[in-house]
Amino acid sequence: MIRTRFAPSPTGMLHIGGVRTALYSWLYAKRHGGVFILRIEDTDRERSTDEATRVILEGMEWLGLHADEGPFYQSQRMERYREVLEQLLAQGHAYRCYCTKEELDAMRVRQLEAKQKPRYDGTCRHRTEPRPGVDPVIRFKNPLEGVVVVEDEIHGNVRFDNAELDDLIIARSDGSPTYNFCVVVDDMDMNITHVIRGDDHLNNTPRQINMLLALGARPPRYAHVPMILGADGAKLSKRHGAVSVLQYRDDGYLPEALLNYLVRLGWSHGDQEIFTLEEMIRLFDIKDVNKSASTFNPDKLLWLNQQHIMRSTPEHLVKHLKPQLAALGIDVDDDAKLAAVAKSQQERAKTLKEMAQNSVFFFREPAAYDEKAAKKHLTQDSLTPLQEAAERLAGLTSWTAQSIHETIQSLATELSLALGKVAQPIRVAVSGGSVSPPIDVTLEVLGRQTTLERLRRAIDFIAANQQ
RNA sequence: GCUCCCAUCGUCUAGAGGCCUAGGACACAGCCCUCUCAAGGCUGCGACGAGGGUUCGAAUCCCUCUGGGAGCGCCA
Repeated sequence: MIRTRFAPSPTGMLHIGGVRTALYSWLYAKRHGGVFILRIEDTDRERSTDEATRVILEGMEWLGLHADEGPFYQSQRMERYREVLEQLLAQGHAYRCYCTKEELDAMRVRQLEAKQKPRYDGTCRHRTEPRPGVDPVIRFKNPLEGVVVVEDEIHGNVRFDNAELDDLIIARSDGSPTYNFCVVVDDMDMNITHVIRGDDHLNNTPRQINMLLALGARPPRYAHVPMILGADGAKLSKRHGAVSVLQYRDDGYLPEALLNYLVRLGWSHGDQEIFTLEEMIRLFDIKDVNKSASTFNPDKLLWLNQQHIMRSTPEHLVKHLKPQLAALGIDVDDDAKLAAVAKSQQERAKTLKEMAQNSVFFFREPAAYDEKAAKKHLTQDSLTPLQEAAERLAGLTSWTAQSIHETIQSLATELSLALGKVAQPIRVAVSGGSVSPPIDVTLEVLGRQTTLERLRRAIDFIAANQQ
């Protein structure tokens, strides 16, 4: 049974880099009928925040990356870590180190100056007596010789010399366990079979393998996925506008579109660009993931969002459109009308937010006409077409896009006008601007009464402007 | 500095020795379609980092260099 996990730490906002790792882990588990686990790595009580935890939980929920087990919190497993710490100490795989921070800092400076890699020199390895006045940390006794081979699903075999590694701290002087140690204990206890994470962790892996081995556990399979870089080529962070994943929700992105974008960053299936969630699960394989880092491209995400909007059912769009309309102060319960609006707009909106903004006129009379649009289309010349249109539309027996279209079309023909000369004034009259779905569809969705009211108002507007 | 990773259009990628005058997508430009905006169609622009090998033949294999990234915390 395949068991994967996503283990974010709530010290920063969950951003797209994290989401992609989560997605890969989730897809891998789903693809193989395995289990996906969510684990919150909050051992750093200083920097962890409830807000960040909330974003992780809410983000995963919004994306639909549901965990089969968890969320587990490392902060609630302290007892277990202490137990394993004791075990390591008792077995001689770990020792107490009484070197002070000041001594360690000095050592680091010295090594850096000597152009060496900064690392702990093992001073306390053989210390038998405590040092008065110093609360010791606990270090893992890393093997001094030999090599560790990380058999990575993406990078292949990566070899590390134990001589390059030092004895890392696994418990702070206050007794609390550190990240690299907790990860090892958790992955072991939770029977994780595949660790899928960012390749910034590749360097930590040999130490983790050594600890696993010391604990008598069998290391999991590893897959270090390439990172997502900012436009400047550096690791994604706040200064790249690496915003919370929830920002994408608020900006009107469909979760499946974001997932689609992310899955294609570092992975591909021939020339296919658009994937449904089902296709991702069926086609994704960790072995097909690229080795090289990639750069986030907002334009392509936007395009994919539009593609997914176009392919969605109106009903699905309604679910995501409602909050966007609500943000504009429009609370509508008429799902049928909302669906009709979504359907009319889905081919011309890149985001749901944009769709909402462009759909306000369906629910609320425009406060004012767009100045340029009014100047161009609500003119003396359009008075007759508008009046005629109002009259004929008022007399229609059935209010459908087709009958409306025929009415406007024949009106234009009779007046020897291009269709645009009739349609545009009507568009401005009912929507307030020069952009909307096809005029027949727009009027149909708007309804006869509202249409006639707004035509009337536009006619009055032109008349008033004349004087 | 040391260790590790990576290297095809501006960006995401296809390519696993001959199918490559390197394909697709986003973006950009032009044209077509058209009641607006879109969508769609067509065309254009545009890349194998450099140098050595191996081979009849290399984007594909090997080496060196260069460039980029990551790690080297009592952060995760």
